[in-house]
This record gives sequence, structure tokens and C-alpha cells, in this order.
Amino acid sequence: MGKNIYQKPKGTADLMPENSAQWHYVEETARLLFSDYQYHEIRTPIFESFEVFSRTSGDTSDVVTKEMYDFKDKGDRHLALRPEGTAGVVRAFVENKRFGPEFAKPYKAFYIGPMFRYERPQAGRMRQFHQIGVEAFGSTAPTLDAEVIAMAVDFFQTLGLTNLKVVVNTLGDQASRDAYRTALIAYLKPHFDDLSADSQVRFEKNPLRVLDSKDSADQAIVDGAPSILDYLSEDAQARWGALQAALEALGINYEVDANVVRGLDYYNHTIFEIMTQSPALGHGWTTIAGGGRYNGLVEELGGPEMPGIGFGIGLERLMLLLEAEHAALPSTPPLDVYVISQGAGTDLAALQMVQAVRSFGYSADRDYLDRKLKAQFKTADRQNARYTIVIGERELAEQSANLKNLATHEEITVKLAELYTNLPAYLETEPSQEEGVDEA
RNA sequence: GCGGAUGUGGUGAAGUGGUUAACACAUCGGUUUGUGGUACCGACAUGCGUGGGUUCGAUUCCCAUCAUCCGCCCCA
Repeated sequence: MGKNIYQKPKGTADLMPENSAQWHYVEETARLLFSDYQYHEIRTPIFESFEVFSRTSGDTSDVVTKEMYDFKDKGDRHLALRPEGTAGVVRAFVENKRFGPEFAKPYKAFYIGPMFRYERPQAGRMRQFHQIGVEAFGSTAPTLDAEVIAMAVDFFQTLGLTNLKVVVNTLGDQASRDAYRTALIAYLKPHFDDLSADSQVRFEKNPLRVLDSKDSADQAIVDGAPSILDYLSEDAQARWGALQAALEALGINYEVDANVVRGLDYYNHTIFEIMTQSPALGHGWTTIAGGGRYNGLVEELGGPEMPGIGFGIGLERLMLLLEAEHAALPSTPPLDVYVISQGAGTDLAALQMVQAVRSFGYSADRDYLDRKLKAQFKTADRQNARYTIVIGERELAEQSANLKNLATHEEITVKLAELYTNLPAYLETEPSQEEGVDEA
């Protein structure tokens, strides 16, 4: 044993081969479902110019001010590992001129990949974590907002989650927001001394965030605060009404919570969170997806005036949740054939045989450690093999093999040449390389 | 950035300031000659996160450090 055992950086994780199947399953589910909505994958760099994030997320957010992994590269460029997905997608949208008229609107994209935030790790929250998110550009239609929300709900339901709550709110347009902000500050100011220390900081930096404080004293104060919904401009009011009508038309059970405020500064109009209740993610309702409209972002990054909407889902938290809720997860793929060899000269025959089996589309494995026959059977059994093909010295001498069905214990002797040309006829099973799904 | 807990073999987990670090699971081997989930037998940490310190002597005491887990902030 070496003395220097390297450890992965704090807040990162190794996804080992034994555990990757469920990630594939969730990702594949997203790909298929989002494709039904005509969202296709976009892959943008994992790092971007620092400004891409600082200009979009806002300088009041901790995400920018203290959680960003930023650095100077050898060319003295100020770069940052992406802390969220939207900014990079918007940048790519603008840079590749997808706002052009030849591209149908809304222009839709989804992403899956790692994000980075320098913070203390805790349940389902890593420094390198993964998000699935979608973005749609070029339409302000509230029906699109509703559809985006519906897609997120659809995704969770497809994964077998049921205990979901959709919470929506609106931040209105800039005018609405400014008017509300002023009113909120006016209301909060006399209560300043009674606010928690955290909220006093929020009051200075981003007063809206006081609204979703978890502190009970804060909440008592917030209960009497003015509502954003009373400060909406006519246009914002109309959109807000249309959104709710659209959600109702889709039969989506939603809740209006005027105190929901998203953490990134770029949102306006529709914002939403999908929440669930699970001991795996702490007490009470916790957010598993969040998103909203960001009608100023494209312009902020140098594009034309063009609206956008999207959401993000934290995969680590989702995996924890699926595990805790015993939702559908893929089973370990079974092994079709385990090839057993024994004795002089059989090694090459076994090598050829596993390859032959695989060439028919079946999965095959064998022993590479020259272990005893019994041990090889044990391994075949442990790997849930359906068949074994034994090639020992005796079989090799007569150019045959022993084919055994491990479930029925039936065994037959077959010529090697016959197996090489006609193997599927001897197996009472279809190739099983696809990952099945268990209702665990 | 703040607070709490933890760190012994592949896994779970006992344990003590002093010569051989329990036990269980897993793994590997064996139980006479080529056939699998049982049973029995055996093997398996020169090491107790890392680095210092105290001591005649530390895995056990002290300090630091790293990492993990939980909570706050923030957020997915």
C-alpha cells in the first residue's frame, strides 16, 4: 500500500461502474421525454468567460460573489467554471446567432452536465454537481411557460415521483418589480431591528429574498408584507392571468406563492419551483426543480431583444430522492453466457467462444484467472448468467462444448462449429444487453 | 463564510497507553479426481485518515491538517 492515497477534491464524487446505470436511466428518460417536446441537447463549455456569469446572474447572488470557481488561465483570461447552465446556453444562442429568422421560434434546447459551486457540501449538494435543464428562446407566450412547467412535471412523473407540488409566482416586468421593491423596502424598514441577522443582510443586498426566509420571526413579518401581485403592471397582470389559465387547461395542480423568489437575478415574469417532501432531502418541502423567465438575458449578452424561459433540475438531489422513494430504477443487466474453460489448450478456445457469443449480440464473460471449475460456476451464478458453455480438455478433444441452462440445469453437448454458426438456436433467450427497468 | 458530529481491513463494526487489533459479511482456497446459490475448514489490516507532539512505549492522550456526514447562508 502506498502512503500517498490521493483523495478526490472536497465536494466531488466518483460515479463507479456499478452505479452508473441509474444515472444513465434518468438521463435517457430526460432525453426521450424532452425530445417529445422537441427539445434537443446542447453542449456548451464547462468554463466560460467570467463575465458571462457575472453579467447574467447578478452581483447580489452568492453564486457569483462567493461561490464561483474562477481563475486566470495562462493567457490571463478571467474564466469561471459554470455555476449554472442558463448563462452558457444564452451565450451560445447569441454567439451562434440562433436568434436569426431562419431558426424556428421558440428555439429549444436542453442540457445535461456538471456545474460547479464553491460551497460546503451537504445532502445532495456537491461542489461539482449535475443539472438537467431546458431553455426556450423567442416567445413570450404564457402557454409556453405552462408547457415548460408541464414538461418538468412530466419528467418527474415519468420517473415515478408522485408527491409533487408546483409553486408559481410572477415577478412582473421591470416596472412592476421596481415598484414592488420600493414598497417592500418601505414596509420592511420599520421592522429592520426585528429581522434575523441573515435577513438584515438580505435587506441590504436583495430585499426580495427576505420573503423566503425560513426564520419564523421573519416569516411573521413577511406575512404582513405587500404582495408583488398587487404591483403588477397591466401587461404583467395579463400574462400572470394567462399563465394560470394555461396551467388550469393542462390540469396542473399548482399553488401560488407570492413569496417565492428565485436566487438568480435574471428572472422576470413567471418563476416556478417544483417541490417535494422527502426525508432524503431534509425536512418539509424542498425544491427539486426551479426556473422561470429571463426576458432580458439575451440582450444582456449582446443579442437582440429576445425572451427566454427555462428550468434546472439538480441531479444529485433527484437521485437521492428516487432512491428514497424506491422509484423505478434500472436493474443490473443480466449476463447471457458465461464461458468456462478448464485444462491445457482451452484458454484460446474460450477466448474465441466469448467473442463468438458476443458477435451474435449476446453478452458474454469468462474467467481470466485460471480458476477452478467450481469457482467459475460460482462466478457464473453470481453474475446471474443464463447459460454456461464449458470447454474443457475433453470437449476440446472432440471439438465440442457443454451448454448448460443454469435455470433448468439442463445440459447438452454441441459441436463448437455448430455454436459458432448457429448459437441463437440453442439459447432460449433474446440478447439482453438493454438495461431493463425494475419497479424496485 | 459559520456551527455540530465522525474518520479502524473490500464492507459493517468491536477495542486497548504496552508484546499476536475482536466479530460478522464479502473475497479467495480447501472438504480426494471437471459443474453453480447450502454446510464445514482455512487464509485475509506490520495497520487503526494524514502530519506533528507528549511518553520508556500510542491505533488508544494532545495539536494541526485533510476528508466525510448533518445544519445555516445560498441554491439545484
